[in-house]
Amino acid sequence: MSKRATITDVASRAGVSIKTVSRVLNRERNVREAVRARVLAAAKQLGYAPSLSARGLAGARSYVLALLFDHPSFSYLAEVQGGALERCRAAHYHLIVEPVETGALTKRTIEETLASARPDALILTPPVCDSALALDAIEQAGLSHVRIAPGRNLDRGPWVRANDREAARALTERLIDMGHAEIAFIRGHPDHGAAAERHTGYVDALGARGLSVDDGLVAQGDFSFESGVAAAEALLDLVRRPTAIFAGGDDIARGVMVAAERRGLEVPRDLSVAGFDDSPASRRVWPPLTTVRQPIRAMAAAAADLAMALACDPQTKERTRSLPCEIVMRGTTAAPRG
Amino acid sequence: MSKRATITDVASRAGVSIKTVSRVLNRERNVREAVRARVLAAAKQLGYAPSLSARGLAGARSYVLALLFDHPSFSYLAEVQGGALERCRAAHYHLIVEPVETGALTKRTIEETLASARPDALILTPPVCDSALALDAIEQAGLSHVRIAPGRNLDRGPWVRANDREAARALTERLIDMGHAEIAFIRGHPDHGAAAERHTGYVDALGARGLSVDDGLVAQGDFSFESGVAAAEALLDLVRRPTAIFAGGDDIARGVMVAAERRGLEVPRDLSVAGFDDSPASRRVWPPLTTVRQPIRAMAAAAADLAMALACDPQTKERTRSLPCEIVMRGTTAAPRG
DNA sequence: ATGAAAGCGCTAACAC
DNA sequence: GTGTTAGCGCTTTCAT
Repeated sequence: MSKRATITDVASRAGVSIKTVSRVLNRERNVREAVRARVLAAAKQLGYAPSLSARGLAGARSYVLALLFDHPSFSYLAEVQGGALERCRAAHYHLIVEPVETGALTKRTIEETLASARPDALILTPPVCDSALALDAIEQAGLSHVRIAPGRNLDRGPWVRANDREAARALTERLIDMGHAEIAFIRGHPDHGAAAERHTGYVDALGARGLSVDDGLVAQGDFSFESGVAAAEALLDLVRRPTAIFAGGDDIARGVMVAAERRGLEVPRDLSVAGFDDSPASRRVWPPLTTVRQPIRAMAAAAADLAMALACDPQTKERTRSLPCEIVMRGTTAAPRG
Repeated sequence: MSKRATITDVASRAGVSIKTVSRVLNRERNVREAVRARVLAAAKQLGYAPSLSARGLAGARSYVLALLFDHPSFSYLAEVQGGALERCRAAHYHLIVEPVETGALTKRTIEETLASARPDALILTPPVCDSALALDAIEQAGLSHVRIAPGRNLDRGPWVRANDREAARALTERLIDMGHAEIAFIRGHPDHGAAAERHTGYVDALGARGLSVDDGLVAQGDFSFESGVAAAEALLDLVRRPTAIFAGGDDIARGVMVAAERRGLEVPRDLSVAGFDDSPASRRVWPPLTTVRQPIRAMAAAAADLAMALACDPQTKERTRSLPCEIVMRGTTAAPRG
C-alpha cells in the first residue's frame, strides 16, 4: 500500500517543474527532447500514473466516457462495449457503464446518475438514443453525447450509423441478379429512421437495374413478427405474386417465412426471403435467413472516437459517420423457379 | 451548459457551512434534523450532485469499482456486469469496466490501466482471478479486490463463489433417488478448485445415501469435450457399467453424450448424463442437458457488496461468500431401466 | 452541533 | 522552453 507517486515526485526526480511534467504527459509542444526523455524516464521509474480524479477536477476533461444502455441483448452489449473499450484503451480513457430505464428517464435521473461522474461524453445506444426526453435531459445537463444507430432526430447532435440504405440497395441488387423481377418490400416501423432508409435503398436498386417500382409490392410493417405475417399474406395473395420478399427487419422476415409455410410455399424454392439486422434468431430458423449484419463493434468504436474527439475539441467538424454493413447470404434466397 | 452546482452553492443556499453539507451528504452524525432537512432541500432545488473527481481527490474513497474480465462469453459478461451494477447503483457507486489479457498481465499493466482510475476495489472474474501474477500486481499496486469464483489461492483475499460442493451433492442425490446405484463421476481440471469441490459433493451424496464410493467409477477429465469422450469410453467399457455419469462440467458432459451415442446407448434411456455450469451449449444439445446453474448475477452482486463494504471499512470481517446453485433437471436424466 | 482552514494532485493562465 | 501561482470541489483535522 505504498503511497502512489505524484506529479511532484516525478518533477523533482527529473529536476524540472511540475508544469513541465504536465506538458510531457499531455503531449504539449515546447519541451526539449532531452527534458521530455528525462521526465518520461522518471515517470517510468516511479511507476507514475496521473490521477484521474485530480485531472478531472482541475482540467476541462475527465478522461471518462459513459456508455448508456437499456436492457440490451447480451451480444449487443458485449459488442458495443468491446468496440468502445478498444478505443478508450488506446486513448487512455476509461469507460463507465450505466444502465438506464429509457421510459423512466428524467432530467433528475440523468443528473443523479451522470452529473457526479462528469464523463467527457456519453455514448447512447438504442433505444435510449431515440428518447427525446433523454436528449433534452442530457443537453440540459450540459453533457455532450454521441448516439449509435439513432432512429430519428438525426439533427440533434453527433451519431454513428450503419449505412442501411446502401446495404438494402446491395442486397436488393443481389436478388435482382439472381433473376428476381418481382421483389416485394415490407417496411419497418414508420417512426424509425432506418426503416425509411432501407426502403430507399430498395428503391435505389430497382432504379439502378432498370426495374420499375410497383407500390403495390411495398407493404407497411412495424418490425414485429406479426406485422410480417400479415404483410406477407397480403403480398402472397397478389395476382402477380412476388418471387422474393425483402423484409426491413429479421422479425418481419420470420413472419414472412411462417406465412409462406401456411400457403404451402417452400423457401427458398417458391419464395426467397431476406431480412435485416442479423439477429440471433435469424440463424435459428430453417433455412437460416439471408440478412444484413450491422457493424456494431465498429460503430461503437467510431462512436468512442467521435466522443473523444469532441471532448478535445467541441468544434470538431466530423460529427456523423455511416459505416458499411455486411450482406449475409444464407439459405432463404435462391434464383426463382423456371 | 449551465455551471454545475457545487457544495458551496448548496451551503450558502441552506445557510450553513460546506462542512455541514458534507456531513449531511455522507450521513455523518451530529447534524440537527432541521438543518439536515434544509440542506437536503437546497441540494434538491439546485440539482446538486457531488463531483466524483473532487471526492476522489480529497477523500479516501473514490466511489468507483472496477470490473476486470478477460474475453468472457457474452452472457457471462452481461450477467456479471448486471449484478455488479445493480448494487453499485443502490450505493451511488460507479463501475468502470476494464478488459485485460490475463496472460500479458504485469505490475506495469495494472498500474497503467488502474492506478490512474483509483477504484476503491477491483472485481476479478475468471480467469483473471486465478492468475497469481495478477494478484501479486494488484497487491503491490495497493488495490483491494474481490474475486468471483476463484479456482485457487482461496487464502489470498476476499471472494464470492457458488457452493459447488453442495450443488454436486444435491444433484447426485437426485440421481440416487431416481434409482441409480452405479453413478460415475468425471472430474474437471485438477488445478481448478471447483473441480475438486464438485467431486467432494458427489462423494458426500454417496455417503449420505449409504452407497459405497468406488474409485473405479471416478475418472479424471480437464473440462474439455475431448476429455469427456475419453473418460466416458473408459467408464462405459467397465463390466459393471454405470447407469449414470455425472460430469464435472458441461463440455465434459457433451463428450459423454457423444461417447454414449458411439456405443449405441440412448440417453437417458440407457445412460443418464449430468453436467455442471449450464453453459449455453447445454441447451443446444439433444436431449437438453441436466446440469447445475451458477448464480452468476447474484455472485457479482455479492462481490460488489463486499467490495464496497471493504472500501468503507478494510477491517470488514465477512470476506467470503458461498451462494447456492440451482439444479436444472432437463432431458438427459431418467430412472435406470429395469 | 457546527465552522474555518488546509490540502488532495492536477491543469490553466500567465510570467519569465 | 520552462517555472510560478492559483484554483477545481471536495474531505479532513482541528477549533469552537
